Amino acid sequence: MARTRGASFDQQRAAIIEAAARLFAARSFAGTSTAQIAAAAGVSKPLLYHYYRDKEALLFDIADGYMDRLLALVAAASSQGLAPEAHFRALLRAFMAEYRTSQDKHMVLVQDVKFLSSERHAAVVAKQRAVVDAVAAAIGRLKPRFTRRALRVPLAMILFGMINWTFTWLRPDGPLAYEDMAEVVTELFLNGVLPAPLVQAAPRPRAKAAAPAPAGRSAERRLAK
Amino acid sequence: MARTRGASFDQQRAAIIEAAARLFAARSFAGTSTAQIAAAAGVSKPLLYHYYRDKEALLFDIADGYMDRLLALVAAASSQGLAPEAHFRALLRAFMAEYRTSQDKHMVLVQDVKFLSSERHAAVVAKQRAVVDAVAAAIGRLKPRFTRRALRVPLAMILFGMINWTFTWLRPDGPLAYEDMAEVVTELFLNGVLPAPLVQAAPRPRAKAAAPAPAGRSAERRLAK
DNA sequence: CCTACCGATCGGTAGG
DNA sequence: CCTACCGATCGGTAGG
Repeated sequence: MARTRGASFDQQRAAIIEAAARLFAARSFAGTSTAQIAAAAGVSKPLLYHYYRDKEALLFDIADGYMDRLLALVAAASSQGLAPEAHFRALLRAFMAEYRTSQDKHMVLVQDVKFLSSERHAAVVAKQRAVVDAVAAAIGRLKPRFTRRALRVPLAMILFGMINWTFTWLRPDGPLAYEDMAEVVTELFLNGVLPAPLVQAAPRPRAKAAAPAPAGRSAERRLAK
Repeated sequence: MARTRGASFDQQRAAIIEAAARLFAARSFAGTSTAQIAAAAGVSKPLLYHYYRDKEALLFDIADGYMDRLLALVAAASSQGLAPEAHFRALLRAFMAEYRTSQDKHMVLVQDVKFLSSERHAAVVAKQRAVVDAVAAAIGRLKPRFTRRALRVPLAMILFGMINWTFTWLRPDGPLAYEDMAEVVTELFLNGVLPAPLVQAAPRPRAKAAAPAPAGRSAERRLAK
């Protein structure tokens, strides 16, 4: 049969990207040499430069491609016509499922986008902002009062903090499953945000009574200012 | 008056560490040259090597010193004899107050500890674990059932996610104050964790009724397994 | 405490 | 005369 030049091309390209993501995640973009990437991918350095014009092109391909995956995931969740809370739950499940198999790319995105040229950096940041805005909008639908960006975006960033920080401690083969993390975070966030305005002392049955927060210190009011 | 050699020594050393933390945060440890650090600190490269034996010693001084600050902050909160919830609130206030002025060190700790030698890396990680354990213990006291590490530590990491992720988006001169972040996170976490076992459908008044989570999918049960 | 350097290794590309 | 690659080495710069 005919020589599958295309297949080999794609396979080598995939091997290079995978090796680069792994090495960038472990030693950072600046701490990884192109010779190390080529060796890890099983190709010569000139061949690596045949596929990518320079080291930065590798980084951009990793970061931009990963953002495309996250954007597709956000779009898929939105296209299902779910009710607000079901939509929110679906989003978190989708994110954690993606994170489980994308730890390297996740780390590269967090720590190495700063090495991109300003144009490429701006392109990746724009996609990040689109993902954040989509999640912020989903949060806004959970609770009608969360309509202002000043309130929704910080809550979205707090939510992303909970799940994105997993790259520092959660392991795919560890005792806590990624899908369980999605559920814990979902419940914590919904319980934390839905029942009462933030900070205002909600009536909660507790053994030790805490001093009710003064109304003037309402964080929600501060966020909305 | 006598030449204040000691003062100059400490000042130069502080200038070097500050410059190093700023550059490491911006371009990472591997992407920063010692010449850049020396220039930013206003000293010659040989003088920099008079204070620090190599580049890694700078990194260790930043990371280890910052962990000492966080440990001191945790110890100070514990020494006040506060009730569980007040103790928890005090901890978050103290962390966010520290983070507000330690953005560079915070980023260096997150992204560059991996460049430390294994001994120094282990020393920093041990201090990080001590901080996490202290916060996990404080969470355990909030709710007596959170007594097992399998439950407390993931919740502590979720909490650290919320506040540590701020280094990617929260700015000291931005519209949202760090002290307000502390309050929002405190309320979100307490509301999210205290009232009901995680995941089990709690009776909440909502417009749109969501499907109650099946009992078998209780995240708390999974965490505790 | 500076100028002047070193062994090595960097990212990227030459000839064939 | 293409493409897809290799072994070898380029000019500059890193940490020290």
